[in-house]
Amino acid sequence: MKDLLRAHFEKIITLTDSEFEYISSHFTHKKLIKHQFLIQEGETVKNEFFVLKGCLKSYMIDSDNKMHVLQFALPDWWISDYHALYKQVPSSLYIDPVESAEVLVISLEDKEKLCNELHKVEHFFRKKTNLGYVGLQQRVLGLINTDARDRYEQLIKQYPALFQMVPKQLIASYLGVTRETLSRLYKNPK
Amino acid sequence: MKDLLRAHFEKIITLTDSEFEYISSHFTHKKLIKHQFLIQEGETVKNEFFVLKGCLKSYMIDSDNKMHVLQFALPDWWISDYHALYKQVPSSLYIDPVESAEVLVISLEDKEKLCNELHKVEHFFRKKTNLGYVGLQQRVLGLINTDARDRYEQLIKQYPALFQMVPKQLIASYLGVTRETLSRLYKNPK
DNA sequence: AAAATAGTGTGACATACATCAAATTATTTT
DNA sequence: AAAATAATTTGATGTATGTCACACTATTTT
Repeated sequence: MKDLLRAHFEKIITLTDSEFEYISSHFTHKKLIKHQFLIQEGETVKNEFFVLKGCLKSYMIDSDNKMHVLQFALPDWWISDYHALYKQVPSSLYIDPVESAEVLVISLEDKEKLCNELHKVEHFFRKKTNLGYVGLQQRVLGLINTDARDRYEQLIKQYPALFQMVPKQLIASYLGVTRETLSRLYKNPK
Repeated sequence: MKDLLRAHFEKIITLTDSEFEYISSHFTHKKLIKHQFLIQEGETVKNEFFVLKGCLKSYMIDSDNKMHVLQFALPDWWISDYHALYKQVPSSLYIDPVESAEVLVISLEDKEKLCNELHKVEHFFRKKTNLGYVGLQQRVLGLINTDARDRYEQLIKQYPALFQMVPKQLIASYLGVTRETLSRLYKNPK
């Protein structure tokens, strides 16, 4: 069950059995059903989540009660409200599964402890955040310089799996358009 | 001249004189005039830059020859094409000063070496990227859920200094609108 | 100081996307 | 299987922002 986590670490660093056992002892396993929130707006955030199964989403609700998806997280990826977690301010996001899901939970405190105790764990997380940073930067560029149709086409190319698992209104929200607009985009290809 | 760099590190970690001297020996100082590029599209990217003076911008040029500003970097901040740097692909960005500027240059190779040799340097950069990640996440939320006027108002609140140093057409580009639209936004306040 | 260049502002018009309302289809729950 | 709920599609209309053209103002350069 924690094999996926080990493989995940070992894409970047190598670990002995005992090192991995020590690391993984700081994670707890959690099964989630639809509408079971890991994080809700206003809460203090203490944990970070590594996805084993299913798909999670993080999103905010704006003043007009509209939902805006910030992130999807598929297996082998991490999710949390990092703004709230790192700056210790109340969360502005909700995080819950798209359908059902399974995650491994680690507290920020334990993560920092591990980073402190094991240089290579700190190395791992630095590399990981670097990749996350690059991904977000690409997303910003996409939002700034391409129209909704291009963003849509890029997304299906990059994550075809999403289109099976995730309702189109959530994908529309992630792309920054309404579900009506998304519907029209792929009904009337270029 | 490297005082700013030391202060920058010591916001997160503590360093002895000899440690700092060792670290800073990997940086070289560079003065830049307007239109002097640190990075151009298509190039291989080897370095990262720490801003001492002035203001730099990173931007892409799209297929219609329009410029899109990804980032401004004021003193005490870092800039590079991280996508190109970390993934070792040709750059899709240009980076040059808004007016004139001074930077400290470090190669990715040296940075990785330092991270490897000194755990606390790796810790520093992990924390730093985490903050960068959070900043980008906030920017994505802004692009997805607020209109140009709100993004504009948030930006002047957060970085009033930019509005002295940076032509408004660059600010418009950073916000994802045309200069004409930005002009109309602040001519006709809400 | 004149000339050249870079930056900004304004009007007329075009367009991508949002909004609202309603019909249709798919999926869950009982 | 029926009923309830969730997701998608479609049409009519509104609005924010883009585009183009040109005038105006600053700032460099000669």
